[in-house]
Amino acid sequence: MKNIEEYCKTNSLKLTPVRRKVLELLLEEKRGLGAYRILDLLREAGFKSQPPVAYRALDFLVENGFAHKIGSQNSFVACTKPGEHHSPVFMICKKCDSVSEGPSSPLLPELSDSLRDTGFEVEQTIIEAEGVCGSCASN
Amino acid sequence: MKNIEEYCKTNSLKLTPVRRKVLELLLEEKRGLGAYRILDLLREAGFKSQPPVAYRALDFLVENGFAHKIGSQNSFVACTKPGEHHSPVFMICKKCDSVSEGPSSPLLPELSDSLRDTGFEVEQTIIEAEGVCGSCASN
DNA sequence: ATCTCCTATGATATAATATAACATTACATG
DNA sequence: CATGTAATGTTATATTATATCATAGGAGAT
Repeated sequence: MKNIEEYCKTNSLKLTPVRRKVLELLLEEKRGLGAYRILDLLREAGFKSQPPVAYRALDFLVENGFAHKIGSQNSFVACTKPGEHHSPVFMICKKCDSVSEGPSSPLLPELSDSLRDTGFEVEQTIIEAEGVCGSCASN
Repeated sequence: MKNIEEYCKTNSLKLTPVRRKVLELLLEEKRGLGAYRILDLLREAGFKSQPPVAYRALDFLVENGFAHKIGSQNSFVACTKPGEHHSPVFMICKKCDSVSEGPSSPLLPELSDSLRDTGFEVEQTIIEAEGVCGSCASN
């Protein structure tokens, strides 16, 4: 969080109260959070927010690399590498729904190369791996 | 399409008229189609369908590997390798919205291995690569 | 053949996700 | 303090998806 404040200051991004709160909510939760769940939590925290508020905050966080959207479940997670535009790899546990961001694969450049051979110029990739997390596997 | 009929016969899957039509619609379109677009097209084709019809047909197609869902755009595309459960790689053009399924990467096993080192057992991966397709790049 | 069961479809309603559009506020900068 | 831009407030509505219950249709058993 400190890092993020720094980063915002450096890049003159405004980490307003709602944005900050949404990010905190995402950081506290290891599953992905849906926009309306976030909205509820904002309200519990005293914000009198309507849907666009949540979506705007999420847009800000995603655009600036503080969060990611998980397409397969329409949910959002905090980013473990804030401020760097990167190509994330998500591990989504189908037992407990936890979403964790894996080590951004060193194989991605090769993947981009092989797709380029088909004529497609890759700008960003998102990998969603579905499976069972360590904690669930051992229980 | 012939392949698919064969495959259904062999595996006693019922390629009913709606399911068949939805698959044909997906095959004809190189962009992803949303469920409600599909619904419109079904209606144009004379089906008197309600939303659940489209979703059921899509569920059938996805479950049996005849189609994929593109999480990042809530849309559906026909599968180029029907009947095989595999880990697709999609190339999504941000200019023309075309979605094509790339060569399922030979790097995937290595990715799974590296994730397994973190304790996560991968069952399936979906890669969505965003960029510019060959045809748009040359125009 | 007809009964039975299972699968698929029909139909209505509603839930969940997301954005359009316009009004208001806040705040940095000249 | 005037002014412009970015952020938030607010209402309405669009888009995507599913729950639920009713009806039909076809494969296999008797």
